[in-house]
Amino acid sequence: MRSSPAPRPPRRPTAADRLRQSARDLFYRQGIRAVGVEEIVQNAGVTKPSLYRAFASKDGLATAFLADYQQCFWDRIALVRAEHPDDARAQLLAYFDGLAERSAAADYRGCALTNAILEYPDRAHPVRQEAARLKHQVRDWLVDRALQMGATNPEQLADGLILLMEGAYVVGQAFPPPGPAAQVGACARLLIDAQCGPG
Amino acid sequence: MRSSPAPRPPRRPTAADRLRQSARDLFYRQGIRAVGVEEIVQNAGVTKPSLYRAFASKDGLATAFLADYQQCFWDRIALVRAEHPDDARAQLLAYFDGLAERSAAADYRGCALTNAILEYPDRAHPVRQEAARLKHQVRDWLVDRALQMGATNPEQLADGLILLMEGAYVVGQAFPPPGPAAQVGACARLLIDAQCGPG
DNA sequence: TGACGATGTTACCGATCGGTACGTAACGTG
DNA sequence: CACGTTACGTACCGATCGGTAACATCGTCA
Repeated sequence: MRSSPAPRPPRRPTAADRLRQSARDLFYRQGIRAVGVEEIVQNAGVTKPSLYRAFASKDGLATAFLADYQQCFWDRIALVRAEHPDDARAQLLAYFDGLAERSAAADYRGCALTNAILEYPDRAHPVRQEAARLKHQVRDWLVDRALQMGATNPEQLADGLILLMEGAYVVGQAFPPPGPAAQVGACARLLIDAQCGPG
Repeated sequence: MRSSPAPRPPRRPTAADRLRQSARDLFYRQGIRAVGVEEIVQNAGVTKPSLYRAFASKDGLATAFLADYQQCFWDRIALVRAEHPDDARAQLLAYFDGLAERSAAADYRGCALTNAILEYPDRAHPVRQEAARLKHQVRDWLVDRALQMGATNPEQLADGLILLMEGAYVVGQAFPPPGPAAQVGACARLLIDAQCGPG
């Protein structure tokens, strides 16, 4: 007899999945350039050829890492959206307040996309292009939120919020907590209220 | 007869100076990790032993580069200070408006200090420590300007301005101009006026 | 002239980088 | 059992990394 009716017995995750998880840990904490493929495969418990069977190159793994990472951002957005349905202002402020809290963590490393863009100044680099692509999606979402709030100039408001977001990502790493990043929520309120009136 | 009364005929700059200039060019444009010492010495027209006679290591040259770079920031500050003596608000806004303009350059690479901090996540790294030290001096200056303007909460205003500055540094690289960085002046006005009243 | 400090030249070090050729164990299917 | 497929490991590649040893050359000043 079979101990479980499930057709899939608990199997070891595939080498590709283990590598993605390992890349998540190492790339985020130390940066992409700073981590060698040897360290990645050891941390994943696999070997180098397995990496190059699942991904075209280290850059390929890095772009996959960026996509995985950004999914966490959208998961966070889905959360604040569920907490404040039909209230764009509350959604935004919940995100910014949460960002202020997270940026106070001792090992905070900001946004992996932002970090990757600074690590790869060459605009033609595939890792950089993927990061820029994902960042533009964030701006589109912010413009949409600004529209929902009836902003005087939605794009201008979105741009201001982007400055605060990116500033918090960077400053959270540069200054010991509580640093300037703690003010990101208060500043966001100011920008929003200036264009939409207080909620 | 002598063609010039100057006691110093035009001499070739020292190897150290040429190396600092070469580091300025290459480190700023491509990042510190991305540039090898071989490229630096070739670009400087000197040889590797000359580098290691003038600097203890690549990290030593990198910290010298950060100090050189930051001097340009203070030169800029001296300029806006001379243009608007005894007017802290005008000084700040002149800097932020200039930042918005500079960040629109096609090859804009933001602030070398910020970039270095993201390149070296290890807080104990000497390059990172130097960058953080210089960044704190900027915050001290902003707090002083906020005090001059009679801000309700000078540290809070300084932190808000830092978020905008750092955001512009990063976003200027991430988005093609005119990107969100173009709004940094308008946002700074908003933050300042919220604490000090319109000028 | 002779000593000196700064620089250039050449050759080299060990370590690490990203990437690959090649062999093998486990598996399902005829 | 024989077979093809899939997944994986051992061992290695050439290139580049930051850094150094040993010696030659130059201009300057006493």
